[in-house]
Amino acid sequence: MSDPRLPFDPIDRAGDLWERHFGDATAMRLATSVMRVQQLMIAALDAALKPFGLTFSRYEVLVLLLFSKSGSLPLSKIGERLMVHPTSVTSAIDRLEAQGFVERVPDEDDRRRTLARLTPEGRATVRKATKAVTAIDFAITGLDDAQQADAYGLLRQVRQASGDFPDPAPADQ
Amino acid sequence: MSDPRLPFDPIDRAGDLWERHFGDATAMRLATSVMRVQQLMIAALDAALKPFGLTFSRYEVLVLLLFSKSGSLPLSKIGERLMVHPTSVTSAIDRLEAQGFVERVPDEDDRRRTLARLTPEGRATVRKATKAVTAIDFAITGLDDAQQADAYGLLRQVRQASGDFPDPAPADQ
DNA sequence: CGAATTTCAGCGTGACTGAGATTC
DNA sequence: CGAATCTCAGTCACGCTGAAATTC
Repeated sequence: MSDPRLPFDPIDRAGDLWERHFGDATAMRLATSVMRVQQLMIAALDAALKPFGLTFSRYEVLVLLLFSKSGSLPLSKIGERLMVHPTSVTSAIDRLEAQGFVERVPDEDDRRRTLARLTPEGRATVRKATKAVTAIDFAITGLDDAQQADAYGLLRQVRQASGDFPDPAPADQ
Repeated sequence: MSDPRLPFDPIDRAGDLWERHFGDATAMRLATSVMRVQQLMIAALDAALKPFGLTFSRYEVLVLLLFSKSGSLPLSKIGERLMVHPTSVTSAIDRLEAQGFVERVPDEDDRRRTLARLTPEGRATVRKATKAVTAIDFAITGLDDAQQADAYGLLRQVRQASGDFPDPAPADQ
């Protein structure tokens, strides 16, 4: 397969062709870039987390638990915060439990619920994994802090306009 | 499931917690936002393309073929341009062929190759699908044209620093 | 010969639907 | 009672590895 890269930027090229055939390509270029950058970031993050037996999704679960006071959260809360499907939480916790990073504990306050609780090994692993993730700066390269903040703000506007979160301005849909 | 959304922005919240526990969260906020926006965009695009039996990945293949002079390209070239794995191209073309949107044609010039060629039905479908995709502005909302161009430029810097394409030289062919 | 192209089998991951059991 | 929570079974898509066949 040697080097799959092209001698030009395929997104720029696709944008030019799009303009020639269909007209303005501004949104198309941005949309394609978001897809591509996500792909690059996930690959870099998953590679950095592989030595710990984690994917980025499962790493996010461990971080969320680490941030909670008791080191435990109901699965439903994990799903809300991470914005993932309930059955995906179940399977992520299945894997983390099989790895010994979390354990399931019945919730005494609401017995419909199950808590996922960080084990000592899970706590140690998420700390080490975090060092690996911060070492590659979350797979963000090529932007200084101000530019990163700019990009964050712009993407936040997209999320807000998509109804991803309420409040800060009266944004409904 | 009622409304799974929270009364606050989960990314802002995660960023605050990250800062409290680990320090600077600038890259973390941006990385998480890219993931989330990609997820929102893919959902909106796939929904817009569903009436045509297409996913966004397969739609991209059809657009690429539409842009080519003969309406046909070797699978390897499709993989290069779309930056996807060879086996993923095979399976995408499998599906598009089963739908009658493309057909496989032997390449007479290099018999290792197989060309994917747009059928008349594929050509008509990609044009209709493009109307649907542009109607939702590629799932980009909340940004004006200048902001979209800014965001594109910032993400392009990330791609460049990741080695996604060579040199900032003007595209040639 | 090495290299490129495509295909296939198989694995891992994740998103989802639909259903059921339990509990509030 | 309806609603919430979790789990399970099953489907689908997708990205990858490794291997094979063919052709350059």
